[in-house]
This record gives sequence, C-alpha cells and structure tokens, in this order.
Amino acid sequence: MTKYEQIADIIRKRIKEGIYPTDSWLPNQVDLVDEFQVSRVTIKKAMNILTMEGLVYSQRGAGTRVLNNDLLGVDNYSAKDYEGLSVQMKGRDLKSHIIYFNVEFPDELVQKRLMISAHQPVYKIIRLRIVDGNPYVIEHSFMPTNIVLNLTVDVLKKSIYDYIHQELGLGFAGALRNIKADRPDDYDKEFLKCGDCDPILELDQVIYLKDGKIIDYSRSRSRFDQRSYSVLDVIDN
Amino acid sequence: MTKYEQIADIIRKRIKEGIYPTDSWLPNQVDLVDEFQVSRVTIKKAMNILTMEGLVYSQRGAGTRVLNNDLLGVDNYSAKDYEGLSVQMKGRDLKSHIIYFNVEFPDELVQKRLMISAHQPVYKIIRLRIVDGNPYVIEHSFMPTNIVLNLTVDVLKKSIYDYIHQELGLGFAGALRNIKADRPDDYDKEFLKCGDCDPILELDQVIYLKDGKIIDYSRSRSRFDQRSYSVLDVIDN
DNA sequence: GAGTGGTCTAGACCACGTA
DNA sequence: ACGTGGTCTAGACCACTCA
Repeated sequence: MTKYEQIADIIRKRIKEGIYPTDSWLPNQVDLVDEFQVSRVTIKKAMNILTMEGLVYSQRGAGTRVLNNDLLGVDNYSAKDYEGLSVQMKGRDLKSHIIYFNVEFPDELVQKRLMISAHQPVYKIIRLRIVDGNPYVIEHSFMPTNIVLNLTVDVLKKSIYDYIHQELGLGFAGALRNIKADRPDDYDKEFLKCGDCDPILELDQVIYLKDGKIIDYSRSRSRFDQRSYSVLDVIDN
Repeated sequence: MTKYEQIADIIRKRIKEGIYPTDSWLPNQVDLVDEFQVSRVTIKKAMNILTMEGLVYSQRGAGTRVLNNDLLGVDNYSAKDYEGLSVQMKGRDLKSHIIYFNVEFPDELVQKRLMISAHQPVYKIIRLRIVDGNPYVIEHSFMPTNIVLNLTVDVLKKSIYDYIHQELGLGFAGALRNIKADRPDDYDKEFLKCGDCDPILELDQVIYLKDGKIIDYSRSRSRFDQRSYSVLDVIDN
C-alpha cells in the first residue's frame, strides 16, 4: 500500500464520516503536507484518486471541494467492476445455475475477440445468475483453456474471478466493454422469464491480463427492468 | 499545453504511424528523458495518459508495450464524450429536428437531477438527430435557464455544446451516466420508426461544470440496432 | 544481477479564482 | 494582491521481470 493510497483512504473515510461535509472545502494541500508529513506531489496523487472517484473536485486558484456523494443509485452497477457479481451482490443471496459448460474450438467471432487461433480450444460457459431467488442475468463466456487451467463446475458455481486471482494468481489490466439493447433470444425467454417484447440489456466485455493476454470474452444479458449500468466520467485537469 | 501533453501527443502520433508498432516495446523512460530533455516524472505523466487511452501498458520490471489499437468498432461511440454528436459524426450529414422547445418549471425528478428548486425555470428540449437522412437518436434535455442564457432555436439546430463552450465560456468538469434498455414510447415510435417490440437503448446523463453546477440532464434514446456505447476501463498501477 | 517502471522528496515557478 | 492548485525538476530508493 503506497503512501498516496493510504492518504486517499483516510480522507475518503473523513468525507464519508462527515468530518469534511458535502460542499465544504478540504484543507489546502500545504496544510495536508504538514499533517501527513509527505511531499505535496504525494498529496496531489491522493487528491487525484478521490477526484477520479467523483468524491472531490479541485479548482486551481480556489481549492478542493467535497462533492455530493450519493449519486449512484441502488439498483445500478458501475460498468467498471471486476470482482464479478459475488462482490456486487454482497449480502444478497446469489446462486449460479450452469446452463452449459464444455470445451470447444472457437468460431470466428470468438477467435477475433480473444485474439487466438482456430485450434486453441476454449471453455464455453453459459451461467444463469440468480439473486434473491429471481433470475438476474445470463452470462455467455469464452475463456482460452491454456490460460484458465482446470476450470471445474465447482469453480463455476462460486466465482470465476476469485479462482483466477487467488488460485491462478493472474492480475487484470483492464477491460473493453460495449453496451447495447437487443431483442430476447431463446435463452432469455426461458431463463429470464422474458416476454417476446421485453427488451434485453447486453454488456459485452473483453478482459485483459497484465501480460497483455485476453482471458475472457463474455456477454451478460439482463431483462430491461432488472439492470442498468453507470459510468462516472471525470475530466482531468 | 503542458509538456506531458505534448510528449503524449508525439508518442501517440508515433504509435499511429507505426514507428512504435503494436506489441513492440517503447523506449524506456530514461531514454525518453534524454530525448525530450525533461524529468522522468514528466515522462511518466505522458505514459499515464496513453495508458488511460488504452494505447500502451506498462509493467514494472519489464517495460511499456504498445497495445493493439483498433479495438473500438465503427458504429460504437464511447460513453465518455462531451463534444456531442456534431463531433462524433464529423464528415457525416447531421441534421437536428426540434420536436419541442419551451421554458417550464421542473418536476420533482428534474429538480433532483439538476439539484435546483421548484421555482428555478428550465429549458425543456426534445430534439431528433438525423444522421445521413436516418433518424438516429431522440434527446430529451433539461437545462437551467440561469446557467444556459439566451438559448435559441438557432443554437439548437447546431450544437448546444459549442454554444456552451464558446459563447458562454463554460467548462465541463465531468458527467454521470446511466445506460439501460427500455420499451419504446410514443416519441420513439413516431420519430425513430420503431415497432412496438423494438427495444430502445437509453443513456441518461447529468453534466457538471467546473464550478460544481449542473448544466444538463438529458436522456438519449436510440433504436437497439442503431447505437451502442463502449467503455474502456484501465486498472491503474 | 541488470534493467525496468513505480514511488517519493524538497523546492521552484506558474495559472487561475477571489476579493 | 493573495492564496490556491497544477506543473516541473533532479535525484533517490524500491519492486518487479527476465535472462
């Protein structure tokens, strides 16, 4: 844990506790240098983290303001999450029903998305995720078998992400996501209890590892009234 | 224009020109310090910009790699754009049809989104944007009249964003966006040529100015087969 | 072990908002 | 005019990858 992360954590905590209330000004960076006994560059990096999280906003010549922080709704999940549903749904009852699980050769689309050749086998996984007893999302995933080793039904029933991180020791570098609307397909109608006219919200994603390899291409489909995605965008100064 | 922005621009250009090809390593930061005659911190900030754009990826102990950069499709637009359609559709024929334009008192939802009181009037604007002759998106916007002064039909036919930046001299700080799917409403059916069963993709956004005020709450609705949104997400090191 | 990028410092100057 | 945050430097040490 770096110094600037520690400082960001402390200040974030103070904001959440109301020690620095919404719309008030943070202490200026020189005062924070005195308090934390670090250089101003380090304070600045901590401020940057909080800025990117949408908690504060800095203006040259004025100061750094605490922003309103109850912006994100309850039912909406950030389009920028990696932990998977297990973490997003913490405290709620999450079950996974495995609709399909097999190994196969990738078709052209999957080859392109995973940037692999036709003879590199992939896992094909279709899971229905059920939250508090209600069908929530269908995930269609493809993962190369030479990166995600020894995937089992047991892992699929829990969290793939935990397995990748903790068992395989792989770290994520980022993801490219695309969000669109669609008509329901046969899986949606059967497992999400969709009518023929119920729109579907689909999030496609490709996940990159730190070494540049692609570990996952997946499509997450939900009924229009069950899920939405939020994106916080901060313009850098 | 800061030094690190200039350096990022130069290196970005070299990547696009193939001087630094995909999958090759960039010169190490010390060599770049020599070339550009700046401190290493400045080089690092330039690298950060390119990293956030998804052009390169740095690994401690190894180096900085050039990534595959033709990831984003043609029909998909980043969920992180401010310039509005006029810029996104550059080179294509963009027309705006004004469906509704008036001043009114905000209802509860609009009060909440714009963080204003019930007696602060707002502009209510409904525009159909037409690209290359095809209806593309309906934008329902609300803007406080005390921030966006003297809005006219003339401005609406061109670009509101240009007016805000250039005429009013206001700068954006960021935006909070939410993406969902929905059933078509009467406007969609009439102007987007939707059938009753055609899903709609809706992007809601609230745009913040640098002084913390909210200038715009808008809902952009498109037919499911016309538009999608992409989000690039890079995990910071 | 050699070489890489990540963090951190102390101090300087500059651009901007407020009054 | 003053105080604020943004940029930049020169140099140091550390964490990590790879041969």
